[in-house]
Amino acid sequence: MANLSIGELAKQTHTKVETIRYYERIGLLPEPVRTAGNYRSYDDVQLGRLSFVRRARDLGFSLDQVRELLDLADQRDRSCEAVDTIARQHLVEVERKIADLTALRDELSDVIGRCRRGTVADCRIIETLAPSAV
Amino acid sequence: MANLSIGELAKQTHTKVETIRYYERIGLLPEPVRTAGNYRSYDDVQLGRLSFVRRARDLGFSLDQVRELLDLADQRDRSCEAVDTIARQHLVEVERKIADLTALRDELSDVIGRCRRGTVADCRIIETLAPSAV
DNA sequence: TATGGACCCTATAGTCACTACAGGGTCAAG
DNA sequence: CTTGACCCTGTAGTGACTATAGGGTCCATA
Repeated sequence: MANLSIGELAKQTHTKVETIRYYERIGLLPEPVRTAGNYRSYDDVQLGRLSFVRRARDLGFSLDQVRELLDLADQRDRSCEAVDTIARQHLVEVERKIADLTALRDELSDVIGRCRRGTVADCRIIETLAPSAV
Repeated sequence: MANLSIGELAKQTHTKVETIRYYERIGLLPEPVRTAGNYRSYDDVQLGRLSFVRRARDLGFSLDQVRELLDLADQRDRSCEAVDTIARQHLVEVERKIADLTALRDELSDVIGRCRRGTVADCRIIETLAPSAV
Protein backbone atom coordinates (compact mmCIF):
# COMPACT_ATOMS: atom_id res chain seq x y z
CA MET A 1 0.00 0.00 0.00
CA ALA A 2 1.64 3.13 -1.21
CA ASN A 3 -0.32 6.18 0.09
CA LEU A 4 1.26 8.70 -2.18
CA SER A 5 0.90 12.45 -2.19
CA ILE A 6 0.08 14.05 -5.52
CA GLY A 7 3.69 15.16 -5.86
CA GLU A 8 5.03 11.65 -5.31
CA LEU A 9 2.50 10.24 -7.77
CA ALA A 10 3.57 12.88 -10.26
CA LYS A 11 7.22 11.94 -9.86
CA GLN A 12 6.58 8.22 -10.27
CA THR A 13 4.51 8.67 -13.42
CA HIS A 14 6.53 11.54 -14.93
CA THR A 15 3.43 13.70 -14.90
CA LYS A 16 2.92 17.27 -13.76
CA VAL A 17 0.86 17.78 -10.63
CA GLU A 18 -1.45 20.09 -12.58
CA THR A 19 -2.04 17.38 -15.17
CA ILE A 20 -3.12 14.89 -12.49
CA ARG A 21 -5.60 17.40 -11.10
CA TYR A 22 -6.78 18.04 -14.65
CA TYR A 23 -7.36 14.30 -15.24
CA GLU A 24 -9.37 14.19 -12.05
CA ARG A 25 -11.41 17.22 -13.09
CA ILE A 26 -12.38 15.65 -16.42
CA GLY A 27 -13.24 12.34 -14.74
CA LEU A 28 -10.39 10.27 -16.16
CA LEU A 29 -9.07 9.52 -12.69
CA PRO A 30 -11.41 8.98 -9.72
CA GLU A 31 -11.35 11.44 -6.84
CA PRO A 32 -8.83 10.14 -4.30
CA VAL A 33 -9.34 10.16 -0.55
CA ARG A 34 -8.13 13.21 1.32
CA THR A 35 -5.94 13.57 4.39
CA ALA A 36 -6.94 15.62 7.44
CA GLY A 37 -5.25 18.61 5.83
CA ASN A 38 -7.26 18.14 2.59
CA TYR A 39 -4.31 16.70 0.66
CA ARG A 40 -5.02 14.10 -2.03
CA SER A 41 -3.83 10.59 -1.11
CA TYR A 42 -3.30 7.88 -3.74
CA ASP A 43 -2.80 4.10 -3.63
CA ASP A 44 -1.20 1.68 -6.13
CA VAL A 45 -4.45 1.16 -8.03
CA GLN A 46 -4.46 4.86 -8.89
CA LEU A 47 -0.76 4.63 -9.65
CA GLY A 48 -1.39 1.82 -12.14
CA ARG A 49 -4.29 3.65 -13.71
CA LEU A 50 -2.31 6.85 -14.19
CA SER A 51 0.70 4.91 -15.52
CA PHE A 52 -1.59 3.39 -18.10
CA VAL A 53 -3.06 6.75 -19.08
CA ARG A 54 0.36 8.33 -19.49
CA ARG A 55 1.77 5.51 -21.52
CA ALA A 56 -1.25 5.39 -23.79
CA ARG A 57 -1.07 9.16 -24.28
CA ASP A 58 2.60 8.82 -25.12
CA LEU A 59 1.68 6.26 -27.77
CA GLY A 60 -0.61 8.79 -29.41
CA PHE A 61 -4.00 7.74 -28.07
CA SER A 62 -6.43 10.60 -27.41
CA LEU A 63 -7.94 10.97 -23.97
CA ASP A 64 -11.23 9.69 -25.38
CA GLN A 65 -9.47 6.61 -26.71
CA VAL A 66 -7.75 6.15 -23.36
CA ARG A 67 -11.15 6.32 -21.69
CA GLU A 68 -12.39 3.61 -24.07
CA LEU A 69 -9.41 1.41 -23.31
CA LEU A 70 -9.91 1.84 -19.57
CA ASP A 71 -13.56 0.83 -19.95
CA LEU A 72 -12.51 -2.23 -21.93
CA ALA A 73 -10.04 -3.19 -19.24
CA ASP A 74 -12.78 -2.86 -16.61
CA GLN A 75 -15.10 -5.20 -18.54
CA ARG A 76 -12.77 -8.13 -18.96
CA ASP A 77 -15.25 -10.53 -20.56
CA ARG A 78 -15.54 -8.38 -23.66
CA SER A 79 -13.82 -9.08 -26.96
CA CYS A 80 -10.52 -7.47 -27.72
CA GLU A 81 -11.73 -6.27 -31.09
CA ALA A 82 -12.08 -2.62 -30.12
CA VAL A 83 -8.58 -2.46 -28.70
CA ASP A 84 -7.27 -4.12 -31.83
CA THR A 85 -9.12 -1.67 -34.07
CA ILE A 86 -7.74 1.39 -32.30
CA ALA A 87 -4.21 0.01 -32.26
CA ARG A 88 -4.46 -0.98 -35.93
CA GLN A 89 -5.54 2.51 -36.95
CA HIS A 90 -2.56 3.95 -35.13
CA LEU A 91 -0.18 1.48 -36.73
CA VAL A 92 -1.18 2.52 -40.25
CA GLU A 93 -0.74 6.19 -39.38
CA VAL A 94 2.59 5.62 -37.67
CA GLU A 95 3.99 3.73 -40.63
CA ARG A 96 2.99 6.50 -43.02
CA LYS A 97 4.68 9.06 -40.81
CA ILE A 98 7.86 7.03 -40.65
CA ALA A 99 7.96 6.97 -44.44
CA ASP A 100 7.34 10.73 -44.70
CA LEU A 101 9.97 11.54 -42.10
CA THR A 102 12.49 9.32 -43.82
CA ALA A 103 11.96 11.29 -47.04
CA LEU A 104 12.34 14.55 -45.15
CA ARG A 105 15.50 13.31 -43.44
CA ASP A 106 17.06 12.46 -46.78
CA GLU A 107 16.18 15.87 -48.14
CA LEU A 108 17.62 17.67 -45.11
CA SER A 109 20.84 15.67 -45.39
CA ASP A 110 20.95 16.67 -49.03
CA VAL A 111 20.48 20.36 -48.20
CA ILE A 112 23.28 20.17 -45.67
CA GLY A 113 25.48 18.46 -48.24
CA ARG A 114 24.74 21.02 -50.93
CA CYS A 115 25.37 23.76 -48.42
CA ARG A 116 28.82 22.42 -47.82
CA ARG A 117 29.43 22.59 -51.54
CA GLY A 118 28.08 26.15 -51.62
CA THR A 119 25.06 25.59 -53.84
CA VAL A 120 22.13 26.57 -51.63
CA ALA A 121 20.18 27.91 -54.55
CA ASP A 122 18.43 24.68 -55.49
CA CYS A 123 16.87 23.80 -52.15
CA ARG A 124 14.12 21.26 -52.67
CA ILE A 125 12.53 21.09 -49.24
CA ILE A 126 9.17 22.35 -50.44
CA GLU A 127 9.12 19.98 -53.39
CA THR A 128 9.89 17.07 -51.10
CA LEU A 129 7.04 17.72 -48.72
CA ALA A 130 4.57 19.30 -51.10
CA PRO A 131 4.58 17.10 -54.21
CA SER A 132 2.48 18.49 -57.04
CA ALA A 133 0.16 15.49 -56.77
CA VAL A 134 -1.37 16.30 -53.40
CA MET B 1 -2.27 29.18 -63.45
CA ALA B 2 -4.85 27.74 -61.14
CA ASN B 3 -6.89 30.64 -59.65
CA LEU B 4 -8.50 28.62 -56.91
CA SER B 5 -11.22 29.67 -54.53
CA ILE B 6 -10.55 29.01 -50.86
CA GLY B 7 -12.89 26.02 -51.00
CA GLU B 8 -11.03 24.47 -53.93
CA LEU B 9 -7.69 25.08 -52.24
CA ALA B 10 -9.06 23.46 -49.10
CA LYS B 11 -10.18 20.41 -51.05
CA GLN B 12 -6.85 19.97 -52.82
CA THR B 13 -4.83 20.23 -49.63
CA HIS B 14 -7.25 18.35 -47.36
CA THR B 15 -7.51 21.40 -45.16
CA LYS B 16 -10.56 23.12 -43.71
CA VAL B 17 -11.44 26.52 -45.07
CA GLU B 18 -11.28 27.92 -41.54
CA THR B 19 -7.75 26.61 -41.12
CA ILE B 20 -6.58 28.38 -44.27
CA ARG B 21 -8.03 31.65 -43.02
CA TYR B 22 -6.37 30.97 -39.66
CA TYR B 23 -2.97 30.47 -41.33
CA GLU B 24 -3.45 33.74 -43.15
CA ARG B 25 -4.42 35.50 -39.91
CA ILE B 26 -1.24 34.39 -38.13
CA GLY B 27 0.90 35.29 -41.13
CA LEU B 28 1.88 31.81 -42.21
CA LEU B 29 0.29 32.26 -45.62
CA PRO B 30 0.42 35.60 -47.44
CA GLU B 31 -2.83 37.47 -48.06
CA PRO B 32 -4.10 36.36 -51.46
CA VAL B 33 -5.57 38.68 -54.08
CA ARG B 34 -9.32 39.20 -53.92
CA THR B 35 -11.97 38.98 -56.62
CA ALA B 36 -14.48 41.76 -57.31
CA GLY B 37 -16.79 40.13 -54.78
CA ASN B 38 -14.05 40.08 -52.11
CA TYR B 39 -13.40 36.36 -52.46
CA ARG B 40 -9.85 35.07 -51.86
CA SER B 41 -8.12 33.83 -55.02
CA TYR B 42 -5.10 31.51 -54.91
CA ASP B 43 -2.48 30.37 -57.44
CA ASP B 44 -0.25 27.29 -57.56
CA VAL B 45 2.48 28.95 -55.51
CA GLN B 46 0.05 29.29 -52.63
CA LEU B 47 -1.10 25.75 -53.27
CA GLY B 48 2.45 24.45 -52.96
CA ARG B 49 3.08 26.48 -49.85
CA LEU B 50 -0.05 25.24 -48.11
CA SER B 51 0.64 21.65 -49.15
CA PHE B 52 4.02 21.97 -47.54
CA VAL B 53 2.60 23.44 -44.34
CA ARG B 54 0.06 20.64 -44.00
CA ARG B 55 2.58 17.93 -44.62
CA ALA B 56 5.08 19.38 -42.18
CA ARG B 57 2.36 19.78 -39.53
CA ASP B 58 1.39 16.18 -40.05
CA LEU B 59 4.98 15.21 -39.38
CA GLY B 60 4.84 16.86 -35.99
CA PHE B 61 6.50 20.21 -36.65
CA SER B 62 5.06 23.17 -34.77
CA LEU B 63 3.82 26.16 -36.74
CA ASP B 64 6.90 28.08 -35.64
CA GLN B 65 9.12 25.35 -36.99
CA VAL B 66 7.13 25.29 -40.20
CA ARG B 67 7.74 29.01 -40.47
CA GLU B 68 11.47 28.36 -40.15
CA LEU B 69 11.41 25.67 -42.80
CA LEU B 70 9.53 27.99 -45.14
CA ASP B 71 12.15 30.66 -44.60
CA LEU B 72 14.80 28.08 -45.34
CA ALA B 73 13.15 27.35 -48.66
CA ASP B 74 12.36 31.00 -49.44
CA GLN B 75 15.58 32.80 -48.69
CA ARG B 76 17.84 30.98 -51.06
CA ASP B 77 20.40 33.74 -50.98
CA ARG B 78 21.01 33.18 -47.29
CA SER B 79 24.48 32.42 -46.07
CA CYS B 80 25.42 28.79 -46.14
CA GLU B 81 26.08 28.73 -42.41
CA ALA B 82 22.56 29.90 -41.53
CA VAL B 83 20.93 27.35 -43.80
CA ASP B 84 23.18 24.63 -42.55
CA THR B 85 22.44 25.41 -38.90
CA ILE B 86 18.67 25.34 -39.30
CA ALA B 87 18.72 22.26 -41.48
CA ARG B 88 21.00 20.48 -39.05
CA GLN B 89 18.71 21.23 -36.09
CA HIS B 90 15.76 19.86 -37.99
CA LEU B 91 17.68 16.82 -39.05
CA VAL B 92 18.42 15.93 -35.43
CA GLU B 93 14.77 16.31 -34.55
CA VAL B 94 13.59 14.33 -37.55
CA GLU B 95 15.91 11.48 -36.67
CA ARG B 96 14.65 11.42 -33.10
CA LYS B 97 11.08 11.31 -34.36
CA ILE B 98 11.86 8.43 -36.67
CA ALA B 99 13.35 6.53 -33.74
CA ASP B 100 10.35 7.28 -31.51
CA LEU B 101 7.87 6.28 -34.18
CA THR B 102 9.74 3.09 -34.90
CA ALA B 103 9.52 2.11 -31.24
CA LEU B 104 5.85 3.02 -31.24
CA ARG B 105 5.24 0.94 -34.34
CA ASP B 106 6.85 -2.11 -32.74
CA GLU B 107 4.76 -1.70 -29.62
CA LEU B 108 1.53 -1.35 -31.58
CA SER B 109 2.34 -4.43 -33.66
CA ASP B 110 2.88 -6.29 -30.42
CA VAL B 111 -0.44 -5.15 -29.01
CA ILE B 112 -2.25 -6.19 -32.19
CA GLY B 113 -0.56 -9.58 -32.13
CA ARG B 114 -1.64 -10.20 -28.56
CA CYS B 115 -5.18 -9.07 -29.19
CA ARG B 116 -5.73 -11.34 -32.16
CA ARG B 117 -8.44 -13.90 -31.44
CA GLY B 118 -8.43 -13.31 -27.69
CA THR B 119 -10.64 -11.68 -25.10
CA VAL B 120 -9.73 -8.72 -22.95
CA ALA B 121 -8.98 -11.13 -20.15
CA ASP B 122 -6.16 -12.63 -22.23
CA CYS B 123 -5.22 -9.36 -23.92
CA ARG B 124 -2.32 -7.84 -22.09
CA ILE B 125 -2.56 -4.35 -23.53
CA ILE B 126 -3.08 -2.91 -20.09
CA GLU B 127 0.00 -4.66 -18.74
CA THR B 128 1.90 -3.58 -21.82
CA LEU B 129 1.01 0.02 -21.33
CA ALA B 130 1.14 0.21 -17.54
CA PRO B 131 4.02 -1.99 -16.38
CA SER B 132 4.34 -2.23 -12.63
CA ALA B 133 7.87 -0.89 -12.85
CA VAL B 134 7.07 2.67 -13.90
C1' DT C 1 7.63 28.16 20.10
C1' DA C 2 8.35 30.46 15.98
C1' DT C 3 9.59 30.51 11.26
C1' DG C 4 11.00 29.35 6.70
C1' DG C 5 10.47 26.68 2.84
C1' DA C 6 8.65 22.80 0.42
C1' DC C 7 4.64 21.15 -0.52
C1' DC C 8 -0.52 21.28 -1.12
C1' DC C 9 -5.30 23.62 -2.17
C1' DT C 10 -8.88 26.07 -5.48
C1' DA C 11 -9.99 28.92 -9.19
C1' DT C 12 -9.03 31.06 -13.25
C1' DA C 13 -6.61 32.38 -17.35
C1' DG C 14 -3.36 31.38 -20.99
C1' DT C 15 -1.38 28.34 -24.83
C1' DC C 16 -1.42 25.98 -29.36
C1' DA C 17 -3.62 24.75 -33.35
C1' DC C 18 -7.33 24.56 -34.81
C1' DT C 19 -12.88 24.29 -35.30
C1' DA C 20 -17.53 25.98 -35.03
C1' DC C 21 -20.93 29.26 -35.05
C1' DA C 22 -23.52 33.81 -35.98
C1' DG C 23 -24.91 36.94 -39.07
C1' DG C 24 -24.40 38.43 -43.21
C1' DG C 25 -22.74 39.00 -48.66
C1' DT C 26 -21.92 36.84 -53.66
C1' DC C 27 -23.05 34.28 -57.55
C1' DA C 28 -24.63 30.86 -61.06
C1' DA C 29 -28.65 27.82 -62.15
C1' DG C 30 -33.28 27.29 -62.87
C1' DC D 1 -35.76 36.58 -59.04
C1' DT D 2 -35.28 33.23 -55.89
C1' DT D 3 -32.75 29.25 -54.12
C1' DG D 4 -28.75 27.20 -52.40
C1' DA D 5 -23.92 26.60 -52.44
C1' DC D 6 -20.33 29.11 -51.49
C1' DC D 7 -17.83 33.16 -49.46
C1' DC D 8 -16.96 37.08 -45.81
C1' DT D 9 -15.69 38.85 -40.77
C1' DG D 10 -15.63 38.22 -36.03
C1' DT D 11 -15.86 35.77 -31.99
C1' DA D 12 -16.19 31.86 -29.07
C1' DG D 13 -15.36 26.95 -28.18
C1' DT D 14 -12.25 22.58 -28.18
C1' DG D 15 -8.50 19.34 -26.48
C1' DA D 16 -4.92 18.67 -23.59
C1' DC D 17 -2.57 20.67 -20.98
C1' DT D 18 0.29 24.67 -18.40
C1' DA D 19 0.82 28.78 -15.56
C1' DT D 20 -0.39 32.01 -12.12
C1' DA D 21 -2.61 34.14 -8.09
C1' DG D 22 -3.66 33.83 -3.56
C1' DG D 23 -3.82 31.21 -0.06
C1' DG D 24 -3.38 26.70 3.49
C1' DT D 25 -0.45 22.59 5.58
C1' DC D 26 3.50 20.31 7.33
C1' DC D 27 7.73 19.78 9.51
C1' DA D 28 12.66 20.49 10.46
C1' DT D 29 15.50 23.68 12.54
C1' DA D 30 16.87 28.15 15.50
